[in-house]
Amino acid sequence: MTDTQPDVTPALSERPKRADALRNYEKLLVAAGEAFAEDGASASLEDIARRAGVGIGTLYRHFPTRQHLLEAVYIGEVEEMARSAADLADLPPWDALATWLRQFVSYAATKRALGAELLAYTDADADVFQKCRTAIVTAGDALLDRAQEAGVARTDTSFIEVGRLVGGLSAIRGAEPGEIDRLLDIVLDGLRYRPPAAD
Amino acid sequence: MTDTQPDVTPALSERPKRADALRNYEKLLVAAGEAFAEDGASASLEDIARRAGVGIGTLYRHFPTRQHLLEAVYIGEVEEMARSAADLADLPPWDALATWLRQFVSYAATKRALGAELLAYTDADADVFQKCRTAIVTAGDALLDRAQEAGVARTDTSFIEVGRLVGGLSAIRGAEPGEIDRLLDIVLDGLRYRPPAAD
DNA sequence: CAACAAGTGGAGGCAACCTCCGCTTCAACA
DNA sequence: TGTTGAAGCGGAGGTTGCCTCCACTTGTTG
Repeated sequence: MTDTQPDVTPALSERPKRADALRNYEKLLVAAGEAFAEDGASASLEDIARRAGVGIGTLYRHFPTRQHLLEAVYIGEVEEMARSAADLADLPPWDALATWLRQFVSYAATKRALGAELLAYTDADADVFQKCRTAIVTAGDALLDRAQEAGVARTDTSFIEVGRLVGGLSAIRGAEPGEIDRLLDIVLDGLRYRPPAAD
Repeated sequence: MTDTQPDVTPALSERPKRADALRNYEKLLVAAGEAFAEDGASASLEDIARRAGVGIGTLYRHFPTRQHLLEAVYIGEVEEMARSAADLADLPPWDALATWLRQFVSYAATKRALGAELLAYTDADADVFQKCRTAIVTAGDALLDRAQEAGVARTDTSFIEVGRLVGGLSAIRGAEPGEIDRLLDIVLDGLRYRPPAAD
């Protein structure tokens, strides 16, 4: 990344200031991550508080709504993905894009409950959520742009759209091993540039 | 209604036999259809019973779980789609497939809460649900097979997979008008047969 | 170490889920 | 047509999860 942009995370996550508050915040984040992974996005908040060893009131102090908690967990994932996109800068444009999308799908598939909602909501009202989405889109856009400029990807689409397509894949549950990969192949095939010819 | 096997639905919906029970069953189905369309798949069951003008116990008698109720509502939609597939038999293979997939997406998008889950669950434990899925897959398979045999669709995939891909599209919320169409274009492009060449 | 702001936790109100069971209604058969 | 058993009905109430509120505790700062 550029040096003007110090880090991938400008002000995504706003942590509490007091030491004990921070501690609880982290504990909640970990507990929520586990609970969401296990039980899906509708995991019981009281259970999460219990796992974290804090009172339910503390949970609500840090995360006024379920959305907020989901968002906070997303942020971790998003930072991971954005970092990963930067690492692929060495690969040829198409490979970088394809590789990253593959990572994206398999990664999101693990945390399916979370990944599914991420790119599916356009009308997300939460601001942090928007920023979070923007971060991923920016990272993906860079890869797509590079591929488009290199003439290996079709130019009549944007990463926002591609992201949705791929995000949908990650929502698929109980797929056979390799199935998602093949579906992604289809999408990638549709996305690859093809010279206009008689069809 | 007739005692002979009348239509596309062999034994999909098992209705209650007593007249009053049947009446309530239908009322619940209508109310649930409305409620799910308005509030999504997590609409309150007690509200549905209230809308239908029956007690909550009656709802549970007919539909032991939310899944069951969702399924029963699906069945109506599925029958519609299957019928529609048959009507496209006159069109050229590719057009029939493309048209039907387009219908599928736009139709499912209306009832997004329902459509999203339909093709996403592979590990659906409910048996009726399975059958329901089979009905759609059978209809879609016929269209895809025809296109494959005519040499206009790639042959290394099955409708199960395509259905998932397209089903994912219908889960997208808040898309701009025409956006879903373009995404479907990409999928269709990837699905269309292309002679193997230097790549 | 004092004082106060920041943070904590859980009791309690509310709503949805679901079960259970006494009452009602249908329809089958004499 | 009347009787009767089974099928169906409905809602009270137990359980659980959501969220608010506020009296108490604890970290921080001067």
